[in-house]
Amino acid sequence: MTRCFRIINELEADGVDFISSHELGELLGCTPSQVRQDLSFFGKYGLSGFGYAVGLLHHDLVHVFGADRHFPAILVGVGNIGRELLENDVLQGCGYELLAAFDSSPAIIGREINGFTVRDAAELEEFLRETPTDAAALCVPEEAVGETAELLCGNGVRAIWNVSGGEMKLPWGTVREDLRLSDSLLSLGYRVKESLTRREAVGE
Amino acid sequence: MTRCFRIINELEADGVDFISSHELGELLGCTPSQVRQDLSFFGKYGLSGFGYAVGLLHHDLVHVFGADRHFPAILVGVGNIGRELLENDVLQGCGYELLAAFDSSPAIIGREINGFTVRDAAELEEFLRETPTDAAALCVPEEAVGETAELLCGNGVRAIWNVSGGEMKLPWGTVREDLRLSDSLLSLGYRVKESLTRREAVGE
DNA sequence: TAGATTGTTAATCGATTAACAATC
DNA sequence: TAGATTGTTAATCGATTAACAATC
Repeated sequence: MTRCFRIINELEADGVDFISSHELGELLGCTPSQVRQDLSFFGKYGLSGFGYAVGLLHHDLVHVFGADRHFPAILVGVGNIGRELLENDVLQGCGYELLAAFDSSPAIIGREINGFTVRDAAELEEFLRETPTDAAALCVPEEAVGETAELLCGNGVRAIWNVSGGEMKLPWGTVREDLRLSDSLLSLGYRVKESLTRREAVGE
Repeated sequence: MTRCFRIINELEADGVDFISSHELGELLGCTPSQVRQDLSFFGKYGLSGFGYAVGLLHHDLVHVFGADRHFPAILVGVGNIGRELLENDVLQGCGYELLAAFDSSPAIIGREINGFTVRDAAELEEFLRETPTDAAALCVPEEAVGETAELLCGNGVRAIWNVSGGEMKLPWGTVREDLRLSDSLLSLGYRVKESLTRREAVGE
């Protein structure tokens, strides 16, 4: 569904007014049936015989996905990935308000990136006590994920986006999302292998 | 399943010899039944009354996921994400053999990162003609994805890992995997919103 | 009106879970 | 033998697809 949201954004930007479930399905790589089923979950945006009103859909989906919500969030770990998120306002574009960025390396503490001055991770706990923070993007090294996540959850953070690849155990009720580069890569490799053996079977 | 593979790797590294479907399910966040069902797809690794032989499982899963395959691969786009992949041998750790890295920015061409000298993207086509390349990691800016993917597929690349967030249309038969930071973030936001409204409903 | 497309209900498919005999 | 846990078959559940009357 997040994919659908992005496509609708692009269509809106391209000035498309109406799109049929058939065309949308083509763009998304799914059946028209599925598109209609999914969209009907959020409400009625279609005009029989014409398709779906892109503007209306865009307007409402922004709200559905909370892209207009400004969840207070922080970023922990300013390595390559953290820097990418900072430089390109990735959090801000997805409905989060970035309050601060932290790192523990003296080499990066104090550096300014896209308007944010990287703060010392030692100040993290104090910061959380003073500033209500809903979400955190975790981009620390794999081995530091566990304790960092614990610190965050222990101080009121209730949603963690783990981009560091490590494992974390969170208290019940915390919302989590893990993004693992290597899982995605392995999955590609698995399918490449399948497709190669299939070609062999066909006799290429 | 890629997740299962990673857990098994960690258990192997920790020196665990046997693990029951119950314990493994706990680590994976799924039922013992599911663990047994999934593992039986690959073969018989269990010992009734004891659990699964971690070493055996590890040995075979490495092969199943092609982590020992050395697919010839290249990296296109050495921004923050590309640099992360280069510096930490991410491709290499997942069964790919990294042949070269390309970028089009003069600021980065020629720089050496972790033993790789970044090459000019203008040489990409020539490189592909001379060097058989199975897979490519695409870390270019969003707007460059389309044409880069086309160039790659037109020159024999049959698996593309798209980490750039843009949209690409690939020829039939190409294996693809898209990793979108913002999709993952939006999904987190959606669930945070749900959990917040649920709390309100309960009356917190 | 004729044509196209929605919204929704019913049918299909696949994936998850439960159950249990076989095994160590 | 008694206890534990697998491998596999059957039951359940959910998600995808098909179908079609209602609507513009």
